[in-house]
Order: sequence, then structure tokens, then C-alpha cells
Amino acid sequence: MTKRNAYTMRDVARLAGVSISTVSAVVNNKGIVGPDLTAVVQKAITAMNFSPHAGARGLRIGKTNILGLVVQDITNPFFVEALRGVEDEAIKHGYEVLVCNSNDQPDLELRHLNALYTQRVDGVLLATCDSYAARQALVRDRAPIVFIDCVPMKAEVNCVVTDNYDSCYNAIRYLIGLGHERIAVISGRLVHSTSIARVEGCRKAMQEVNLPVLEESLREGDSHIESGYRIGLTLFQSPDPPTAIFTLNNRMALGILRALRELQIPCPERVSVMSFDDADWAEVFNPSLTTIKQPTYEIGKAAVELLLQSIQSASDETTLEPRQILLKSTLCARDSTAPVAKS
Amino acid sequence: MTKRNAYTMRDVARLAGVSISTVSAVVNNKGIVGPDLTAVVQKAITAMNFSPHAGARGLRIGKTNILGLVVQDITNPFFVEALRGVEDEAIKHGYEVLVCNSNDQPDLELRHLNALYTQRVDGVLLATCDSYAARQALVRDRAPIVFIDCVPMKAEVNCVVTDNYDSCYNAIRYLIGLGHERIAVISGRLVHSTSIARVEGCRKAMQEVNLPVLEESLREGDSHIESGYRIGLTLFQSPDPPTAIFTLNNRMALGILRALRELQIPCPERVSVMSFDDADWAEVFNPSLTTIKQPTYEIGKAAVELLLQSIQSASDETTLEPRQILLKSTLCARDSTAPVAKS
DNA sequence: CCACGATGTCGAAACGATTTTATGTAGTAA
DNA sequence: TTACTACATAAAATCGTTTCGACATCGTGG
Repeated sequence: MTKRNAYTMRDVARLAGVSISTVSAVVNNKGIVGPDLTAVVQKAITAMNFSPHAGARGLRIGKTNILGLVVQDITNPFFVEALRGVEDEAIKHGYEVLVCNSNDQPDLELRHLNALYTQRVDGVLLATCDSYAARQALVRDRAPIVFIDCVPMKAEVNCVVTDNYDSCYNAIRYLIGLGHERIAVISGRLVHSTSIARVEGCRKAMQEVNLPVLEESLREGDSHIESGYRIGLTLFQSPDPPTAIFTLNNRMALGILRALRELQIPCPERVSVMSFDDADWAEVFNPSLTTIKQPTYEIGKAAVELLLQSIQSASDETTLEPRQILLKSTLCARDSTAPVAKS
Repeated sequence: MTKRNAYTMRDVARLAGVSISTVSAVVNNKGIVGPDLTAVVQKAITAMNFSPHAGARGLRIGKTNILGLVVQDITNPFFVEALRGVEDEAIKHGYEVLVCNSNDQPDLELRHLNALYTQRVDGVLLATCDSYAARQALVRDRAPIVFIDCVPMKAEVNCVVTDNYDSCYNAIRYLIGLGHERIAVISGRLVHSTSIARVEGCRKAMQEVNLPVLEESLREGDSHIESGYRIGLTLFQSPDPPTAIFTLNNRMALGILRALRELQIPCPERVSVMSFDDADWAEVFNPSLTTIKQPTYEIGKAAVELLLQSIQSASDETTLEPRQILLKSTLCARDSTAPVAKS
């Protein structure tokens, strides 16, 4: 069905009584075909509901007009919003987007990258799930690539990320400003460059005011609700629980809140909670949640812009210095954070 | 870059000292090449990091191994979870997925469908944003199609949906069982078959117990937070406010909850809230939200299975009766619903 | 009246894979 | 030895486009 009844340029040419190359010229409106013939061809095209075969076109011109996007976890609203930015920008430039979810599995990510290469996508956007694997080597000389959110360690690559370090530095400063001294930080998995940068930012802020950086209150989660919940429970069973918790991802914040509710610990009276990543429910929550909001949509958009430049320069045979784009976040102060209670 | 350095079968053949057809036979392991030669070819393939050009292959065999997925609104977690189901199942059968977001705009949806046809995808999964437009005509004789979630009105098509009618019937019965008589229903836009079916289910349950179906408490929203909020506000400014609210989508429930908080109306003491669509925050909310949980992942999975059958039968030239698959939902009773308060 | 760009159209050769047909080489039996 | 079967490989046609060079037509200026 798919191809049986599909009309080709030859059919159109026959119906219009012109040659194939004329049809091609009309389809790609090269402007070298006379207006009367153009009209005839156009009529034939619409009559047959003809649409050119992208695969054949791609084979000939060596370009598919498809971009690949590989994300760690499509379940995370962060990546969905980035995807929107990617898609909108891609469409604007006539590209389609092949979306792959690696589900935080490096081998699946690799498989996706290989599949994208087989499809000969013109470029790849990658939110890698393992900053230590040398992914960039795998795609080198295959297709231009731009990393988003999570980038390879110590490698000069094109990437677009939030300024994680600064964001977290500011977040902790904010908590310190409220009088908190016992601050727990719950990070995502430390194989992600994002997590590492965020933790560093937190550390810096604490050290700056000579707060002891409590290793036991720096916990590594896995970005899912369960880990936040579990860590929350143990954190409050310790003899000297924190007065503020900063989760480096929004779903772990949900876990913390569940733990608090279960333990009947009032927020923000006894403990302040703050989270990286904003979400639509954050404002409606009771108490509404203080968050750091990333310019998520813009990350996707900027990444595509960078990728298209990269593709362009590759076809020009010019070399382009890898660019690192850092985007600023916003601190959304709400009700889940409050000055530390006197004890 | 993309194609400059890309090796072809000819290169592999040259390196291995065999003919192109032999390489092809090895790549598609047809099992007709001797074991020793196969080894030689394999070595050449890995040495060159060769991977076949999907476009060329597709051109020849008339199959791209790509499926298209068009959704109304990728921002809605429902579609993300369905997407996961689609992708996992697609990968399992060697397909890639081209994801498109129509953003609830019929013209954008149409544009996406045309683009997918141009790409010659082997099949399309469509969550249409307008049940009244005759989308199926547009794709007929182009590619097999399976509708998910939102289907065209009065048309015999392949589709996979939740049993919306029954789900809502049961939901309202549940509220009635708690003693509620003044029940407000907030639907999504009534151009979606889902909304229509859900409203019908609600109506049936109310009529069955001779509850007056209050047209003024049946409000049409647009599935976004704002509309829930706005409707919530007006609903409680009416002289005789409802004792229970059932939103037919989870984001509108967020809007309702915001309105309740702003108006200082306690839930569930003064009003019970219930929502279609479960979400990860629903359980953590305060009070935790009673929801109807759809088998979202399964919808995606089932849709791909159906689509692959459809593709198969199309290439067999056999005809297949359109199938409608109805999946059951689950009622998750939590704290936001309670017996009606005595006044 | 011829030479000459300019303009507009066409024919044919790619692009990289698959598949059919043809060819070659052994091995077996008459 | 010859013929015939098997089997492994080679060559060529094909899929639907794009694009380059060729060709025809025409008006203009010499």
C-alpha cells in the first residue's frame, strides 16, 4: 500500500507531458521553468497528490533533513520541554526529528546512536546518560553532534546546558540567607556531568561561608521519586536532621515530600525544601515548592541552532570551534522555604 | 562530513576482495555465503565501521522501517508514557519512531502527516486533535494508520483507546456512592472523541440514579491548568456550589486545586476532587488525589502491535477488518474524595 | 542572413543498496 | 571422459530523485 500506489516524478512527468527534470525543477522551485509549464506541472502534481520520495532525494543529495535526538529519560518533563524546543526549531528549518529514549542505559544509548547513523541523520542532539563514556568518539566523522544537559567529561564539544554550577551556588546562598546551616543536598547519579556541576556549586557556597560541608548529608539518588523518598526517610532518622533540603531534581523532591508527610514533619516550619527543575504542579503544591527553573525550551532551541551551524560548516568543509553555551536559570521562591526555626 | 567519509558496500567489497552482492548477503545474513568468506567480510565491515545506508535500502525495498507518531500535546504526560510504549515496542521490531507534536493545531497536524508521508514511513500512529476532521481520508492509500486516544467520529478505523465511557461511568458512581449529588464535571475540548465519550459516561451514571444532570455544572475546559483554575473560581462563586468535582484531565485538576487553595476551601472536607489521568505527583499531593489511571504504556504498545499487523496485511495485499481495542482503566481512590459533609 | 548569447527544456548519469540472472567451479554419476 | 547437479559468486538492472551537459528555440545585433 505504502508504495504500491505511490506516484513518482515519472508519472507526473508523463501526465504533464514534460520531462522528469522539469518536474524536479518545479518541485524544488528552482525558478528556471517558464510560468505556463510550471502551472501545468503543478496541476498534475496536485491531481496525483504527488509528494516526493524523501529517501530517494536523500540518497541523491546526501542529506536526509532528519535530526536525531537521544535523551536519558523521556519521562522527565525537563526533556519533554527540551524536545518541544528542538521540534519547533527543527520544523522551522525543514527538519524532522527522530526521538530516542535511552532510559538511562548506556548500551541502549549506543544502539540508538548507531541506528541514527544508519538512518544517516544530518545531525544528533544527545543528552548522554554517561558522561564518562567517550560517546563523542563514536559519532566523530559520522555526524555533527551537540550535547544537551549532560556533557562528556573533559572534552571539547558543542553543548548547550544550564549554568548548573552558578544556579546551585545561588540556591545554597539563598538557603544560607534564610539562616540554614544544616543543609542536605540530594543529587542525581554522579555519572551525569549535571549532577557533578551542581554538587560543586553547592559545595562552593557552603565553603565560602565556612559552613562545614557535611559529607553525610550529601546523598546520591537516581533522579526518581523512590530514591528521594528513601533518602528522606533515613535523613530524618539521623540524630541531627537537616533544617533544609535541596534536591537536584524535581522528582526526588516529590519523594522527599512524601517522606515528610509520612513522618508528619511540617514544611516549611521544621524543614525547608527546595528543588532543581520547575514543574507545573510545583506552584499548586501545598506548600508551593521553591524551585530553580531552567530555560528548558530555550535549551532545545539553542541546541538545534548550534547543530544547524555545525551541519552547515561540515558541508562547507570549514572547521568550527566547539562552542559551550551556558544558559541562566531562575530561582522561584515559594512557600516551601522559610527562615530557619529557632529551637 | 556526514556522507563524505561514509563507506559504502563497494568499499567493503573492495577491502574484502569480494563482490558487492556478497557483502549484501552477509549484511542481511541470508546464510548463502560460505563461513570463511563471511568472516572476511565481517572483518572488513567492522574495520571500516560500515553501516548500511538506510535510505538507499528503503528506496530499493520500498520500506523505511520508520513509524510516525503524531500527538496532540507532548507536554501531557499521558502522551509521553504512550510514546514510551510505542518506542519500546517499535525498537523490538526494528523500527524507529518519528515523533511529531501537533500542539492541538489541526493545520500543524496535517502538515506533520504530509511530512511523514514524504518520508514514506511504513505506518502512522495518530492522536488526532480534531475528531471531526476526516483525517483518515488524508492518509488513506498512503500508509496504514492506527489512531490512539482520540479517534475520528463515526468512522471504522484501527484504534486503541481507554474505555472512556465506562471509566467515567464508574467514577461518577463512586462519587454518588459517597453521597454526592451536586457533581461538577470539567471536560476537555469537545472536539476530542475522548472528552465526548467521558462526558457521556458521566451523564449515564447520573441519569441512572435520577440525579438531575446539571448543564451549568458541566463545563468545557481545554485540558490546561488555567482553564481548570478559571472554571474552579466561577464554580465556587455560584450560589449552590458542587460538593464534588470531576476533572476529565489531570492538569485541569491542578487548576481546580489552585482555585480551592486560593478560596480557602478545604478538600475533601467541603469538596471532593477527582481526576482522570494519574500522575506521579498525584499520590504525594496534600491531600493525595483520587484519580483514574489509564493503561497508558500499554496503549502505545498495543497500538504498535496493531499497526504492524496492518502493515503486514497491506504488503500481503490482504484486507483486514479495522479493529477497535478498548483498554480498561483503574480507579485509584485516595484522600481527595470523601463522603459528602452534612450541612 | 548569419552568428550569438539567453532562455527554457530534456536526456542520461549518478547516489547506495537489493535482487535477479548469469557465470564459474567442483563434485558426482553414467 | 562427459554431462549434469549443486553451489558460491559476479554482473547488471532497479528503486526515485537531482543535476550536469546538451540541445532547441528565439530575438537581437552585426
